[in-house]
Amino acid sequence: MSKNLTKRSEDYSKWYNELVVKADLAENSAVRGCMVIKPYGYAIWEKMQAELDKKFKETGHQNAYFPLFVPKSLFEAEEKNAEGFAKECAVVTHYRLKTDPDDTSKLIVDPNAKLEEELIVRPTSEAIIWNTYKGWIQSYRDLPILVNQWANVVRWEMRTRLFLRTAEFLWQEGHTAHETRGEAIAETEQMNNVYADFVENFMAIPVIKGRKTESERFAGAEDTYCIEALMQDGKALQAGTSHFLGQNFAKAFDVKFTSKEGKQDYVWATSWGVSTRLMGALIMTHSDDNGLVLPPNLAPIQVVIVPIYKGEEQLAKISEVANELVNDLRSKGISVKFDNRDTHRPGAKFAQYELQGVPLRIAIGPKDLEKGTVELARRDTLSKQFVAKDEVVVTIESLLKQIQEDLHQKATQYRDSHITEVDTFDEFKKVLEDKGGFISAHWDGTEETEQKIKELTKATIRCIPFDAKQENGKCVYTGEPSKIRVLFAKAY
RNA sequence: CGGGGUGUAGCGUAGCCCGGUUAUCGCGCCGCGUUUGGGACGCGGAGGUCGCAGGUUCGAAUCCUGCCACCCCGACCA
Repeated sequence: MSKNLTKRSEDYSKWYNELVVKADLAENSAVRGCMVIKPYGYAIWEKMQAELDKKFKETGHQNAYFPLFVPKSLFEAEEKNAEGFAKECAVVTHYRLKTDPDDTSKLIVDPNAKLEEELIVRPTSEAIIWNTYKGWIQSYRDLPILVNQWANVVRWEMRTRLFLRTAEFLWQEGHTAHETRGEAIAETEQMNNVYADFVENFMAIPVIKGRKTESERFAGAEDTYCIEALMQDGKALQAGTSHFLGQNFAKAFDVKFTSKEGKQDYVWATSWGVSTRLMGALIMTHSDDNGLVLPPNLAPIQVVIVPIYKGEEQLAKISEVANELVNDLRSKGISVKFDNRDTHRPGAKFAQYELQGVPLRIAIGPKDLEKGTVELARRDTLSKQFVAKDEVVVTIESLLKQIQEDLHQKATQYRDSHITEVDTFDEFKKVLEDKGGFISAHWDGTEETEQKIKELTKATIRCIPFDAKQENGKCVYTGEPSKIRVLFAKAY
């Protein structure tokens, strides 16, 4: 792996693939565009799941599960949603194979086993879920429905990329039904905030909250809120979305309820989701050329202990100290691994745990036994210090918090220094080319201008930030009047 | 689907233009020994449908034809 690839976007994907594979998180599978998530990578995903799930429950949601297959007739019911996803659907047409009469070692699709109606492998579950909700909702007393599903979905993308855009990916999708428009909008906002809070505080990735323009909006939504992050190569990544669906799906699936006043009305809906793409964000935000850098909150192993020894006798003495430390740290809820493998030398272990992003590493050798110390190394700064044995646990507790904060701060600094205000189109192109990152510029609010800028520069409007500066200005492309700056960027 | 590129051991590769012994080298893997404070060293060893199918030839990794897969760029997308 060549040096400083993180700063060279043209090589970024190579670096990224190498890093991910080397870091033992995932590999491409034999299935086109799909990935095998390895145990270490999956452990990170499980930590993310657990924290998100906790937040969902705290906000009153429950988990449920719906079918993988969506009958085509249901899928096409909400027109815009169907149209938006039609080009990337895997479709089940048959339900049986049989032995090939020309070659008995082979199987062929049994032409007699053709399905009456094709089944779509869900690219998202609005259709199947709203068809189900129809049977659950009659009265305002049945509302709200606040349900989340942990699932896999399939989107047959033309081009795939590990973690960021795989053909199959894992995610959670919340689907809620409400009595009023206002309540649904409040839910949309709430969940966007839940995502922002999780990504910022748990993953240490700074995000910008905002809403999508019409052209970037979820197919079938009235409004899409999002959180946008910035990767180290200057490209933006949509990290999560929360959609206000209005009454679109209720109308498409005829989901009505009787209000307190005895009137019939369509229910109001939201949906929201984050996916394994967040793991891509994690890698591309914090990693360096030595491998992953994991925020302590997400690290499957927070502390690793590496013994340095000659002979079994010395190992035994070091193990005594190490095991005591393991117990002390575990009792504080810190996950720790004592790597006493005799098959690898210390240097190799150091390199391995750096690659895996383990936040803190303790080395204990004969010198430490003499002095009653250990060597403590930080993954994020690569700095080392000697710590007295009886201060180790306290030091580690505070360092883990410190690293979590520092990572967030470092990423925030990078992000903030890559938001550039621009007032002319020449400047726009120059900044995009030379510096990258977000460009804060005025836009006349039309889809044509947005489209034109995309054609000319490949940059899209990532979002209209909720905290965008309100000021009078002129569209960076057409010069038409504008009252607000929006954020442009090249995106993944 | 358009444009470009690549397929040789688990990974990375040389050889191909100009056909000719047993297909090169590094990493990794296995065994023995010495090692262990930043990716150890020595000796020995295992591992190959040269992407697939045809063709040309006395002889094909190498030349020809067809196909397949993957990567990068574009359109699409969380």
